[in-house]
Formats: sequence, C-alpha cells, structure tokens
Amino acid sequence: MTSKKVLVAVAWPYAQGPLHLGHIAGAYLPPDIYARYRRAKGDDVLMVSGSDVHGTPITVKADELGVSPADIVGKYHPEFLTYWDDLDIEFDLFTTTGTDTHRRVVQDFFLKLLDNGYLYTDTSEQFYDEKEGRFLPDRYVEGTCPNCEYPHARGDQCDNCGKTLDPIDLIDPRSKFSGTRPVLRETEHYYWKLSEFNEPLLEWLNSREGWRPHVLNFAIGMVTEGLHDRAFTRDLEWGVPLPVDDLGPGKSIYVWWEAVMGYLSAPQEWAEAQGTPDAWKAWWEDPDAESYYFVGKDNIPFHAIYWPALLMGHGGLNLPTDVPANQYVTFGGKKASKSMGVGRPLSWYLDRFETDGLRYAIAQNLPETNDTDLDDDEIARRINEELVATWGNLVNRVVSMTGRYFDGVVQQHGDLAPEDEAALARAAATVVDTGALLDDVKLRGGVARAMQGAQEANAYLSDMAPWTVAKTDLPRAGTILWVASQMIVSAAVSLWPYMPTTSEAVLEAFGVSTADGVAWRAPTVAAGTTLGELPPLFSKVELDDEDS
RNA sequence: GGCGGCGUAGCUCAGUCGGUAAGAGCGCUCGACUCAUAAUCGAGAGGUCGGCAGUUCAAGUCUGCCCGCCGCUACCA
Repeated sequence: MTSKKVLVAVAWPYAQGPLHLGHIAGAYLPPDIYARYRRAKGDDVLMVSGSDVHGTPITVKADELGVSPADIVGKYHPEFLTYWDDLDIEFDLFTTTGTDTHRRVVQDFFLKLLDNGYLYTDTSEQFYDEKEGRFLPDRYVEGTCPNCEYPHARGDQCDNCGKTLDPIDLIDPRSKFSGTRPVLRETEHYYWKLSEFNEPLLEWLNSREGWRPHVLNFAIGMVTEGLHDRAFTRDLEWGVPLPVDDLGPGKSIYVWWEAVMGYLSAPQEWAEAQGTPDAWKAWWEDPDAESYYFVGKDNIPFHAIYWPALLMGHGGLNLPTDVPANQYVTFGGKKASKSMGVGRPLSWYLDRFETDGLRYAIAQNLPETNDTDLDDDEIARRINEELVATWGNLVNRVVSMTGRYFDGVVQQHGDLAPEDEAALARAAATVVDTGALLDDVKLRGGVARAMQGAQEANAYLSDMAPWTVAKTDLPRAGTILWVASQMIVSAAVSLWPYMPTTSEAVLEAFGVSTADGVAWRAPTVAAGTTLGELPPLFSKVELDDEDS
C-alpha cells in the first residue's frame, strides 16, 4: 500500500464565543480520529483549520461590548487552542483568517476568478445606516412585518409568522445598530457567476460515491433548484480587502467565500513555517491527493457546493474527496449552539471526565446519520460500563495474572489450541475491520467494532479460565495469557485513534513501542517482555445530583 | 410557504440493490465464574419498524396523504 497525501480540512469556528460539546462532536473530534487513523496507516496527513476572524457576528459583538473585533478574536482564538490541547485534538496548524498569508491567498484567488471571467461588477440598493455610517446586512434591519404586522420582524425573516422577507418590504424599517431609519443607497459590488457552475456541479455531485446520503441529497437538491450569481464583496471594513481598487474603499471580500479559502491558505502557511514553501502543493495539486472536509450539516452548502464551485473557477486545485458532514448533537432534544445557549461549556465536561473517556463517549454517539442525543448520564455510563468494566478491566486482569503467575513476564507460548488460533484470528480481524469502517469514515461503527475486540478477549479468558489452568498446567496458562495479550494490543491499536493516551499506555506496557507512532496492524507481544507498570486505565465517574 | 431530513425494543442507535422467522449496546430476568476497578461470561424476556392507503409474489426498505420533530430558505453563519 502506498502512502497518500490526505488533507483533513476542519470547519473554521468563529472566534466569537466558546465552543460546546456539540461543536466537538460535530466537527472537531471526528477529523482528529480520522487523521490519526490515516497516519497510523502510513498516509501523509495534513490537518488544518483556524479561527474565522471576519464573521459579521464578531463585529456586532465587538460593537455591543464597545471593543474592537480584534479584541474579541484575541480572547477566543487562544481559548480554542486550549480546547484542542485538552481534548488531544492535534492540528498541524490551527491559524486564523487574519494572517498575511491568508490575505495574499484570498486576493490571489480573487484575481484568478477575475482573470477567468467569473467576476463582474454590478450595483444594487441596500439599506444604509447614516448615523453609524455603514451598510446593513438584512438581518440588522428591523421593522414591521408586511405579512402579519409583527413589529419586530428582521430583514431576512419574520420570527412571528416565519415568512421570508426582503428588508425593503418592511414597514417602518429601522437599524438594529442605531435604531434610526436606514436609507436606501446605491452600492457597487463584484458578483460571482455562480450560475455558470450549475451543470458542472451537478455532474460532479452525481459522480460522487460513498458520500453520506444526507449530504449528497441535500447538495444535489440545492443545485438542481438552480444557483444564482452572488455578490462576492461586502461594504465592510473588517475583512480581506479587494486586491483591486475600482470600487473604492470600504469593501471586503464576503466572509464566507474568504473563510473557505482558509483550506488553501493554511497549508501554505504551514509549508512556509516548515521552510518548504511549495510543500502544500502535494496536497492541492496532485490529483492523487485526497481531501476530507469535516463540518456540521449547516455547513454542507459551503463545502459541497460553493467551495467546489470556487475551486472549479480557480482551476488546477483538487475538489473535495468527501464531505462527511455530521448532523447535530442534541442535549435532551435541544440543539447545542452558541446562539441558543443550550449545553454547558466544555470546561464543565473536562472537569468531570478524563479526556479519553470523553472522546470515547462522544465517538460512540457521533451524529453521523441522524441527530443524536447525548447527556451527562450517557457519557458517564459509557465510561463506567464500557471503558472501566470491559476495556480497562480486561487489561487489568491480564496484567494482574501475568504478575501473579509469571512475575510479570510474558511467556513463550506453547502449542496453540484451535481456540487460541481462533482468538488470534479475531485479534487480527479487529484491526482490519475497524480500519475498513474508518476508511469509509464510519467512525461510530469503528469504535464499536474496536470495543468488540475487547469483549472477545474477555470471552476468550472466560472460556479458557487461565486462573484454573494455572493450578495444574502453568505453561498452558502462560500460553493463554500470551494470546490474551495479543488480543489486548490489537484492541489498543484499534482504539488508538479514539483514545490515544490510554492506548499508548497499554501498548508501551506490553512492550510495543509507540515512540515512532502507532502502526495500523496487530502488533506482536514478545515473549520475555516484562509488563510495565499500568495503573487502571479509567476510573469510575460519579456525577453529583446537582450536576444533572 | 418552499426545499431537505427524521420518527425502529424501556434508553441511545444500526439496518447496503425491497426478499430467509426484525438487529447492537445499555437496562431488565435467570444462570455460570471468581483472575480482575462488585469487574467478566452465557442464556432469556421485550418491537403491529409514527398513522392510513397503495405498488409488488415480497416493504422498516418504494409511492401518496396525515400526525409529530428538526434543519435550510442565499448577502445570517
């Protein structure tokens, strides 16, 4: 098997507020699991993301707090970095859209689209807040709904009757910023000929294989309805400025088009930092390179439609291999989101659960095909019933018996019984089967299959009863424990993408070095190995009543 | 309103191209075992697959309608 270049592209969070467990489950843990697997397989993985510093919500929040957008970013970007550290999520680079490299890449991209004939200028009328001196996004115009006369309708939609609105139709419009009545003012913008990509996009989407059905169906449905040209620029100071000056000052590239270009700029920033400025091309220009975009389902349009269309317009760059978008994690049926304020801060979970335990519980409940419910009791149950009892206890009992009967030294196995051969075959199958599921980005199925390996080892021990055999035939007990050890290290490898810390501890204790990384194959525990010190892998979790 | 998705055992969820008597984990009941963090192993009970109608030799799996929940609806992300 040859090594592949794999770009693991992770959704860029707004540096606007703390992240919740829903974000981790939806977009941040899955790519880490997948990237670890591909690395273990021997592939050359580049995992990048960063903070989106230009979103409108950031400027709004900054206005509300009376600080600069940079202050908001300065608070949350470092906070994100601590999340990754706490959760063992390893990026090759987690940057921001505020870097010089990003600006350069975005501006070059703009010029390329312009050069290829996909951008043109046009004028339109937009609401303008004269007091604030700024144009207003639809959402920041309020007024009376022309449909139901609800007095606090937003420019994009009325919360009362649910009707989609155009801000121009609002009765008695007012600016959400200043409360004054906005005026219509002509503004000139660059527009993107998105409509020209309907057919190529449809053709491309229809030829995708192995994508999650909900992702493909949604994208195809949207393109089939027909995409229209869209403005490429905005009347905003906070953003990446245009590389041309024919529109005058005060214009930025629309944050969404600019943010997805981070997938292109971050690898370049990474390459520059490595001292090999052209290294990024191996992931972007080599047609054999793969790219996986890990996002929540709300981001499907941007990663399965708009970004591919931008890449088509640019030319010479790889389109996404897959966009394994996740559904939502709900808490007691309620979506976790910053805006709704549902769900607790990550620190709450980190204070109560070990990292690997939390990673495991989330992985077992990943919303890959449906919205999935996850609560504290479920996390605790996963840890107590599955990690402590099934996996941790398995390791513990084998280490304990090896210590008791053989002073902790793994024995040279004698003749293998059919049951032993079968057990060893199952150990190998655990690694192979888990890998097959991970190849399909079925992370939830993968972790369940890996844990099955631990259950099989428990069943093998139960059948062989080495504690009984040891009384009459010590060498035979040594063989049984060796076989069980093989099953343990195979399970440890299979679980490594999910729980790197504890898996590495197990492998090291059984004499399998992880200094050069973990290799995706069933390792061999050598006879004569003295099992290392290994405290219990996991501790039982007890949630206080007040926690629930 | 439009588009899309979901509704499968007490709980959380799987169910590829429609096809042998509907699955997993947990929980529950019973049994076995005692090396192990009272952990483990085995067996069993438990579902008219949201409702109604239709297509088909055959539907959880396709079609229509209804009920409930959710997302998107484009310059909001």
